[in-house]
Amino acid sequence: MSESIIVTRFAPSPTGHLHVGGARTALLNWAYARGHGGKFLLRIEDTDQTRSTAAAERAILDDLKWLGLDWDNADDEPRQSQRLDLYNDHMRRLLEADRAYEDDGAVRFRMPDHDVVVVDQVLGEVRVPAGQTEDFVIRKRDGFPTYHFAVVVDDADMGVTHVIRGQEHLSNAPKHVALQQALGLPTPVYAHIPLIFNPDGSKMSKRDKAKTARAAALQSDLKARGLPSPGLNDALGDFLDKKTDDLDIALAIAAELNLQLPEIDVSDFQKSGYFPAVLCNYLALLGWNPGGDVEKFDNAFLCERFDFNRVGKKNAKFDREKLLAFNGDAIREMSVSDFATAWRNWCADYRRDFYDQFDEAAFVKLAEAYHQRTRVFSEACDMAKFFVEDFDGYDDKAVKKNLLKNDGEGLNALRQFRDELAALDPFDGAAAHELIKSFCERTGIGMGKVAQPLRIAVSGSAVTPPIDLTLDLLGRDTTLGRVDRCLEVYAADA
RNA sequence: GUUCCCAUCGUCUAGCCUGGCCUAGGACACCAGGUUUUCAUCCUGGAGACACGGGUUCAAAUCCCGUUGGGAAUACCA
Repeated sequence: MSESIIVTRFAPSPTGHLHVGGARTALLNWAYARGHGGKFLLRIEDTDQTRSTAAAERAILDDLKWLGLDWDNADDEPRQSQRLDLYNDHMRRLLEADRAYEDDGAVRFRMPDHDVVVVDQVLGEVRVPAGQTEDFVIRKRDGFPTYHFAVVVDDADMGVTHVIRGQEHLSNAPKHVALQQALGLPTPVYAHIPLIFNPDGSKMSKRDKAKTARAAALQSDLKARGLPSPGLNDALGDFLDKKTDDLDIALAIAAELNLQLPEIDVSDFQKSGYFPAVLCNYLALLGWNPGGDVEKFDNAFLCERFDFNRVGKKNAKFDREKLLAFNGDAIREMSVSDFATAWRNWCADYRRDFYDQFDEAAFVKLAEAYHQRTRVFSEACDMAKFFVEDFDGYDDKAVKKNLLKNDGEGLNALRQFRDELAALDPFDGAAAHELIKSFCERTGIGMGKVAQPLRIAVSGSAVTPPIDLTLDLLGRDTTLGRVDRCLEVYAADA
C-alpha cells in the first residue's frame, strides 16, 4: 500500500539562516511523518536566483541536523533550480489549455471563475470567493517558476501527501488548489499552523538584531567613540540613522558593547548554549500541546503524539524567559558530570577561553558550582568569567554592604582570615570548607561575614557559587593574590 | 481598500467540537514567606483571564450574529 504512506516535506529557501519559525515547521513535519511511519523529505527552494546561496543551504541543513531532524532523501535533496524541465512541461499544458497566458514576458495563471475551497486540518474549511484572487505569475521572465507554481508541481512530483506550513500561507492555499485542479494533480492534506511573533507582537526577523543593537548604541557613547574596526565606521552613521540594518554592524556593536542580541535563528540558540532538545520541546509547545497539562517532552514523544486536532489557531509570542527556564530545568535534570561534559563540549566551539583553561576534571568542579544556577551555557560562562580572567572592578554596593559597613567589619574579618587561608594545606574545597567553619566557630564571626568579603575579594561581586568551591577552582595563588589586592585597595577605608 | 484567519491570566495554554463537573486548571514571569554563607536551586502561599454587545437555552468560556482588536495575503520573494 505505498499510496497510503504519509509523506511530508520541509522546503526552505536558502536565502538566510533557519529561524525558529522555520525550525518549528520542519520539526512538526518531521514529527508527523515519523509518528505515522511516513517519509519526511527536504527540498531546496532556490528559485530566487539573486538571493540563494550555497552557504545558506549548508547552514540550514546543519541547523536541522543539530535539532535532531533527519530526512529520507538526504542523499539527493531536490533543488528547484535543477528541475526547470519539469516545470516547463506542466507550464506547457497550462498554456495549451489556455489556463495560463503570457504577460510581459512572464506567464500568468488564469484563476478559475468559481469559488475555491481549501480544507485545512486546523482551521477547517476556508472558502475564497471567485474573482477574489488575481491571476498570478507562475513563470518569471528569467524562466524560473515562482514559488506558487513550483511548490505545487514539486509536492505532487515528490508524492507529498501532507503539507504542514505557517499560517501566512493560508491565503496562498487557494492559488495552490486552483493550480492543482488545473493541472489535474492531487491536493495534499493541508495544515496551517499559527505563526510565531516577538513578545511585542511584531514579526520575528533578523531586523530585531539591528533594532536591539541600534537602541543600545544610541544609549551609549558609541557614536562619539566609534567602532574598533574603522572600516565599519562609515556605515555606522547610516546604521544609527536607520538607513541600513546591516547585520555586520549590529554584530560589531554587540561585541563592542558586550551586548546580547536577541536570538532569532536556530544557530543563535546554539551559540547561546541551549539544548536542541529543549528548543524543539519549546517550539512544539508554541501552538500545540499534548493535553493533560504535559509540557515537558522529547521528540520521540512528539512524534508519537503530534496530531492536527491539538494544534492551536492563534499566533503565539516567543517567550525567551520560558525557554530559558526549560533549558535550566533540563540542566538540573542532568547529572553534574553529564552537565560538565555537555558544557565543556559547547565551550570547545564557543568559549575557547574556558575550554583551554579547564581540563575535564576541572570542568566537573565548575559544573558542580554552576549546576543549580545555569539556564544556558553562555550565561554560565558569563557568571564564571572571573575564574578565567581577572575581573574589572568591585561592585560598589556590595563593597559598602559587606566590606565597609560597621567600621569595616567585613574587611577586618577578611584580614584576620587571610593568613589562615595562606597556611591552608592542601588548598582545596574540602579544606577550605573546614577552615571557614572552624574560623567562624573560634572567632564567633558568622559564616556570611567571612564568605561575603571573600566573594568580593576574589570575584568583585557578592555573588558566586559556594565559597569553598569557588576558592578551590581559583587555587591558592589567585585567591591569595586577589585577597591581598582587595585588602590593599580598601586599606584606607578600614 | 479587498479577501481570509484569529480572540481564555502579562506570556504559552487546558477547557470549547460533544453547553451544566469552571467559584476557569497548568506552565513561564511576577509578588510574599521558608530553606540557604551570597546568588541560585528547592518548598509553601498569593495576585492574575473567558475582548465587548446582542441572541439561543432552564443553563454559555463553550452554540449563533454583530462590534472591536490582532494577524495574513493581495510581489516576475518564498
